[in-house]
Order: sequence, then structure tokens, then C-alpha cells
Amino acid sequence: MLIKYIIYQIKSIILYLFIYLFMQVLLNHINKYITTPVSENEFKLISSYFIYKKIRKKQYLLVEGTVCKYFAFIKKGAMRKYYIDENGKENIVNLYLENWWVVDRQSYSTKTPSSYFIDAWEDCELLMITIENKQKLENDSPSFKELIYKMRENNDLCNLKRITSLTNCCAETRYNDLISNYPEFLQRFPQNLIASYLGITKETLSRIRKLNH
Amino acid sequence: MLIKYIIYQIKSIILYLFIYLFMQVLLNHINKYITTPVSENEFKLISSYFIYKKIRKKQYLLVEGTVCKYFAFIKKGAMRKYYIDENGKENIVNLYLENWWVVDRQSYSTKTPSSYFIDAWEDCELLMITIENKQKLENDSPSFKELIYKMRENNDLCNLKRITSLTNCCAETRYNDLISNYPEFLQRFPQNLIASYLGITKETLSRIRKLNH
DNA sequence: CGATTTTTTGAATCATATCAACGTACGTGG
DNA sequence: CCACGTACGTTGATATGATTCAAAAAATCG
Repeated sequence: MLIKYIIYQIKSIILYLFIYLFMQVLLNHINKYITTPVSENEFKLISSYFIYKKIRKKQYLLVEGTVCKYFAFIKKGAMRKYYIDENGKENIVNLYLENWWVVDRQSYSTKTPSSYFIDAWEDCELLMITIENKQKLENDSPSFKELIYKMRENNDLCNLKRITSLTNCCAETRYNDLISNYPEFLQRFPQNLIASYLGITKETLSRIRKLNH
Repeated sequence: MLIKYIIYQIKSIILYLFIYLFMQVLLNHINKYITTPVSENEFKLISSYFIYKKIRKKQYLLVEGTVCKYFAFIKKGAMRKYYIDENGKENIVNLYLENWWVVDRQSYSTKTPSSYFIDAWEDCELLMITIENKQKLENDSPSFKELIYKMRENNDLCNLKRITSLTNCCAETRYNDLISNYPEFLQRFPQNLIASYLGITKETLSRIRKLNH
């Protein structure tokens, strides 16, 4: 019994250390975006709200028809957001890698069922916070609030760029721009997903790549 | 002298009444978006920060290379946001009508020079607030803060829809969707602007309209 | 290794752009 | 108020870019 107890204690200590280590990644990320570094105390507060979760390839973070409950930070892995159209085809809306935030803002802010699926393309390690705790933390931690604000500006900017790109550029330009902005995408995602994200067919993408040498 | 003074006073009263009337439009707009109606006092506070301005067709609200200083609410008229590409062609980014908010968020939030022009397509009446006063007002007026938040969610949603539409729909579908969402666009903007907004040529738009009978 | 997924290739087809010309509407100055 | 010029819209012929479909080749996974 004593041994069992000791093992249990050791396990929780290890778990605690792990989470602490994992949160360091988030801390670095936050400090990169905000003006004054996060204090020790504030960081403890932030840490207390996050949960660490591993999800395996193909597992869902969000399923169409359910309300988005979590804001997730990708510590490790790759994810995708997509919807299934009337022909049953998957349409990639977003691709995500390490240090990206994943959420369906529309669903969580209006509390309505999502029209998207979000799943893990690779095995993932996530740092997650519930939507309610995110609100709380935004009120209690200026740094976190600033981060959320900046991430949102960032996201907004990306969306606008994407609209401009889709409106005025041909498939080849869009592909080249994507790869120069996110070269890792090619190694981490198959070409058919990238093609879908760009709004072109996999055949077209294959031909573009052939021409590019 | 006395007469001059009286005239001056009458003028300012009239001006005040005008502004008060104009602000009613904004009040209605705000109440449509927020949960609890704006109180008398809060509305007075909001009113005090706005300036009323008429601008004539073709006049600029924002010029490329300058920093966006105002948040503008269109009380009356039509505006457009566009950029000029390397070939000197105008590319329409957004079209705006009554009760829309006009701003270059990227420019004002990063305080960097804008890459867009915003001008009046029709003679306009605007209710404008400086970016600094907008921040102040967001802190002092919960209703205004809620409005800004809601408008932003809204904008976000529109951008996402536009990305999906550009990625997966053909020109005809995009045009039909636009017209069913904003039927006024056709009466207020020439087809070449609408075509540019949709990312198609004016010839293609003309042919689509012909087929639609 | 076989099974499955992903990528490539070719041919036919479709959607949209381009270019050039003409038609129409509108507003301004004489 | 008319005539003119400018801006806007339509049409046709042709070119280009991207899709579709089918099949084979290559890569990946258990």
C-alpha cells in the first residue's frame, strides 16, 4: 500500500513537472507577442487554467454540429480544419502546425453548432483552455488579454491577405506565396490537402510543382 | 454685432440639433446589435465623441501610404476600399453602404501606412470618431464596447464566408450569393466595381447576368 | 509483403480572361 | 438645351488556365 502511494505521488510530481515544462513553450510564445514579459505570478495563473492533452492522428478536436468548447494551442503536431460539402468532399479551411491556436471562433462566440471538423493530421500535444476560462483569464491576466488581441489581429490580417490572393492571383502564385510563407507545409501535409486549402485540384498542384522544376 | 452674435448662436443650436438627429441613426444601429438598449447618458457620451462630416463623391477618407485615423459610420452614401496593383489597376477590396463601418483595421491597429484607398462612391454623410477616442469610448461605454465586439465578429464571419466562396465556388455562384445578400449593390455600384470585388472581369459578369436572364 | 493512400500523367472539356469593337448612358460646358 | 466626351456595358473571337476523368506510378503503412 505504501509503495502504491509513493508511486502515485511520484506520478503526480512527474505529471506536474511535465505540464510545467510544456507550459514553458506557451510562455515563450506569449512573450514573443506581447510588449512586457509575463511575470512569474501571472504565468502561474495562466498555467493553472490550461490542460495538457495528447490526441492521436485522425482524432477530432471538434466535430460538425457540436459547439466549440476549447481554445487549443498546438505544442506539437499538425491539425486541419475542414468542412464536408454537398458532394461529400472534404474542403480544407485551415492547416495548423506548432505554436498555432486552433478554434472555431464563429461557433464559440455565437455558441452555435460548428460547420467544421477539426482533427489531428499528426499525433498532437495540445495545451487547451475552455472558452469560459479563456474569458476569465482575459479579465485576470493583461498579458493573456494582449496575446489574444494580437493573435486576433494577426488572424484578421491573414484572412484579408488570403482574400486578396484568391481574388487576384492565379493558382501558381498562390502556391508559391503559401510555400514561401509556410515552407513546412510541404513536409507536413500531403499535396492534396494543400491543393484543397488553396482551392485548386491536386492534379493542378502536381503540374505547378513540375513546372517549378 | 448683436445680430451677428444671435445668428452665431442660432447656427450652433441648429448644428447641435442636426448632429443630435444624425446620431439617432447611429443609436438605432447600436441598439440593433447589443443586448440591452443604450441609456440616455451613455448615448450622450457616445455622441460627444463623434463628428459629423459630409464628403463628396470621389473624395478620399483614406489614402494609400497614410495611417488610418478614423473609424467611420456611413449615415448616408456609398464608399469603396481598393488598392492599386503593379499594373496600375484598381482592385476593389470592399464596397460599403449605409450603416456600415469603414476603417482599415490593419493600418490603425499597427499604426502603419495603409496600402488601401478609401473613397466616396456617392456623396456621403459620415459619423466619425478618431481611433484614440474609439479606444477611450470602448473603456467608458459598455454598449459601445459590445457594439465594436459584435461588429468585429460579424466582419470576421464575412471574411471567412468570402474565403470559402472564393475557394470553392464558380463566378456565377459567387455573383448570385452576393446579390442575394446585398441586392442594393447592383443599384448603387457599377458592374465593373462589383466584378472587381468578386475577382472576375466585367465581361464575365456581363455574360453571367445575360444568362440569368 | 500486400493494401491503401498519394502523386503523376495525358486527353478532353469547361470556365474565365483577354482583346477589340461597338453600343449606350450620363454629365458638363458651351 | 444640345453636343460632345467620358465612363460604363455588351458582344464576339480567341487564348489561357484549371478541371475532370481515367489510368498508371510512386510512396506509405501495418
